[in-house]
Amino acid sequence: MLSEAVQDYLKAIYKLSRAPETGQMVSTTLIAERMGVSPASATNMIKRLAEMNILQHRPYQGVELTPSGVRMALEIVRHHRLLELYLRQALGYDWDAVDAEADRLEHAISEDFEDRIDEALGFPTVGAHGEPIPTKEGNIAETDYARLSELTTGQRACIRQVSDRDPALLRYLDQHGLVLGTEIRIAEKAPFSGPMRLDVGASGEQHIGLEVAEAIYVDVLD
Amino acid sequence: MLSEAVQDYLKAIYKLSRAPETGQMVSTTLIAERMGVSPASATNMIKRLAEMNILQHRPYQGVELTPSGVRMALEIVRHHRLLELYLRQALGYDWDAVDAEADRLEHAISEDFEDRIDEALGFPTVGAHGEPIPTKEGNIAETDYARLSELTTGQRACIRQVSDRDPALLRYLDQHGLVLGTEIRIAEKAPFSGPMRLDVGASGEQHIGLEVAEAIYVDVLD
DNA sequence: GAGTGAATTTAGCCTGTGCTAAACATTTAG
DNA sequence: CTAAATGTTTAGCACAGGCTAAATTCACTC
Ligand SMILES: [Mn+2]
Ligand SMILES: [Mn+2]
Ligand SMILES: [Mn+2]
Ligand SMILES: [Mn+2]
Repeated sequence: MLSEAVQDYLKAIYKLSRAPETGQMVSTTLIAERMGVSPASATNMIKRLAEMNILQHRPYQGVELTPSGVRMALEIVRHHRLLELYLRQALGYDWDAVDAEADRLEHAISEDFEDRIDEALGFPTVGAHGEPIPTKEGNIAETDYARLSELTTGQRACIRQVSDRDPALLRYLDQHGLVLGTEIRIAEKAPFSGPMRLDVGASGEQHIGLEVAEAIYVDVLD
Repeated sequence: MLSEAVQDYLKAIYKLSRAPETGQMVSTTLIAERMGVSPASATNMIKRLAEMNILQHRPYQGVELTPSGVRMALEIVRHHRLLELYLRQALGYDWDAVDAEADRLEHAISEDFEDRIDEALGFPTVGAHGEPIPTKEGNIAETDYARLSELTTGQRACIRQVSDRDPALLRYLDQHGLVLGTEIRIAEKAPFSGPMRLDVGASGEQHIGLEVAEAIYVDVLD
């Protein structure tokens, strides 16, 4: 069994390696930052993960998960996303509270528990914030969403996924009607990385900053 | 936050201190045995727990939880018993499978989670194996059940609680209709710690050994 | 009351996971 | 093309929680 610390590193490295900003090599600093740990501690763990064949380490260059590392990461991600959805649907958690709880539970549940909540949820393919849920076999749907921040005035879009990194941001989105499935139209996009004015389905007109717009992933409509 | 290891020691010591066999002082060996750990390791942990004022350690004599230690133990016990019941009622776990799962989850859930499953279960007072569930305030109902093994021929009784220590035993009880709430009559009790013959409500006549009879707690009926 | 066997503690070790400070590589700028 | 800045690793340490082997204490018997 992988320790809790190993599992959390693994998940963090997986997510970083999938982020569009970073190349396929993930840097020590980035991992350390994300884990809230000193760079030296990250290096230390990286060497142990490399020893376990969970990733390949090119010193001073970065880190890349091995195929088996990816598989292990997807198992943890599956736990996390199923749990988030279960907390929301079965226990009435708010959008912004599920991540913290799932971050602890993901290490404690059995495969049996995983299967039972999967069934209770009707075998969902998408999590509480719109992320694809990896299958038990280790496959994950590739998504091709645009960031809301990339759209221009007049375009219409449907919200498909939001970043789950910051609970305060999730609360903000909720209050402004920017939830999964909502259709929006860019009423105006200020230049020089300025704010956006949106027509949001039921909630009317909303002004949001760039950082918010970057955390929202959409399907562009026609 | 207490570490997982500390929480598990605490729970084990609490349960041992409440078992009728042991006096109020719990011995190092007993703790080591229950935790599956060497006596030296138990001593080591005991000294740390004493340092934290969770218990009082009289070297070579044993250990007794402080009032605040008892309170902490009851919190973990509450988590465990609510979880067991939730796994059973909400997710369809079998009687004999809930303990292992709850033993890991009990350390991972938040107070919020605790409150939500408590509510989902309708604020139960008794767990999946009949154990009283401590309240959030740290009170626990005193029970005064007889062991089935103590009864004599002709007595009638109602099963109120069973030991959750051994999954195989729980499966055995289930198969023989010896579940919570079942009424039974002692048809015959063989002398010299021999087996018992029982009339069990729906399941007819059953023969059980002493070890089984000691794991069943009952209310004697008039 | 001394001796013996069992229970307990102590001593010394190991692994996992964190830290800081210092050394070392790489990248960037002049 | 060298030098500073930045990123990364190494060295050395700490703490939690395990272990075994050796020492100690207790309880009991003779
Ligand atoms: Mn999440
Ligand atoms: Mn986690
Ligand atoms: Mn239990
Ligand atoms: Mn436990």
